[in-house]
Amino acid sequence: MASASLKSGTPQKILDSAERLLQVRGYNGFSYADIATALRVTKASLHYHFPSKADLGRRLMQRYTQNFLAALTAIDSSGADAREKLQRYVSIYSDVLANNRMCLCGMLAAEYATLPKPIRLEVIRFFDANEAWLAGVLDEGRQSKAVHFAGSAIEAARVLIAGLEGAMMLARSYGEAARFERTGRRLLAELA
Amino acid sequence: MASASLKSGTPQKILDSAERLLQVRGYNGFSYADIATALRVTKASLHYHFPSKADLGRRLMQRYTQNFLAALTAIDSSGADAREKLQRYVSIYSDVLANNRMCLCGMLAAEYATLPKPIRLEVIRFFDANEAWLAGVLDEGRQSKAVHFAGSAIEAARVLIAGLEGAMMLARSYGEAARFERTGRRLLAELA
DNA sequence: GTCTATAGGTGGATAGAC
DNA sequence: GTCTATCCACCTATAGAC
Repeated sequence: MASASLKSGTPQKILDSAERLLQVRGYNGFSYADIATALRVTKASLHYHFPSKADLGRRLMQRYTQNFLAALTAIDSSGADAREKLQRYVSIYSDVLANNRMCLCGMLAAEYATLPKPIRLEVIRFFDANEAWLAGVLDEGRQSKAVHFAGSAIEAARVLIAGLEGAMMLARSYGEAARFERTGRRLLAELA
Repeated sequence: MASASLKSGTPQKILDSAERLLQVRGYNGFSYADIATALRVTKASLHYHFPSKADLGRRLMQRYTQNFLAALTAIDSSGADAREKLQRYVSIYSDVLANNRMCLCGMLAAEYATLPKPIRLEVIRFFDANEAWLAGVLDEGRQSKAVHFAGSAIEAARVLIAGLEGAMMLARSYGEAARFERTGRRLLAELA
């Protein structure tokens, strides 16, 4: 999944910079000044494109979810079987972590209590979409006997998402991406 | 596990208030002013007991880890078998979430990139201790055939911790503690 | 669309009276 | 040990020139 947009107008560059800062430092850990410094423009210029920080955050989330869902659609179109789809899903997380970033939504979930309501809604929308997509893949895999799990697919999907988000946070704190890889493999192995 | 201290001098009250704020809003989401308002004292008074925010955070983490390890020791002394110990371990997380709080260290892990180094070290110390304790219980359970898992105990412990931390973050965002309970049960079931 | 300048508020932190 | 008063840096955000 490419986080950065193909087009690279000023709003896109601002979103790219804000996205990186947010994934590394969190919503309450970066400021317009940080973006301004990175892009060598003034804060006032940023406010022209994104009037408020809440607006910036909301549009950031919208783009992130859009890109994420596009990556999931690409997996669907690949003709991979259910197990391969799950592996590619985990790889999306790996790629984010490889850039020393947290999942944008995992970060925002931690800071949830301090977020403006529009951003909160986008975070929930992201996780709902992830659960639904994963549940579909899991059901498909169960039917083809490629995947095995007890109970409902949506519950199994939630365990996987929770495990991946948690493993990402921990691996990043330890500075050991390999921790995430090992946990990701185990989570997939439990579905074999 | 009781987060609040039995003694309740001023430093303890400050730590109690800061702990709650940090678990709900994160390290970058609360200020000395928030604590001062809650305790109806001035900010200057807080600085007398905890000169800097970094110092406050570090001592908060030290107390949290101490209380957490005491809770683990209590489980060890209870004569419970390995499976019961694991269930009680999950219950510690449930109790924290029941107060609408995140695990203090899960929160700090998300904000890791912005933390003063002394606090970072305490966060790692917490997770190391948790992994070690869990790995011990898992090995004990495997020997008594009460618990089953592939690979090393430390790896299985990491999957469990990641799953619990992630499930906590998500359940709190959705405002549905039941999400955590269901994921917790599934994570334990995978060790049956 | 980007700039300078600035408003109005809050952040962590300190000096010194009581 | 707690207070008043204050410092200075930084925050989000806006007005108005170019």
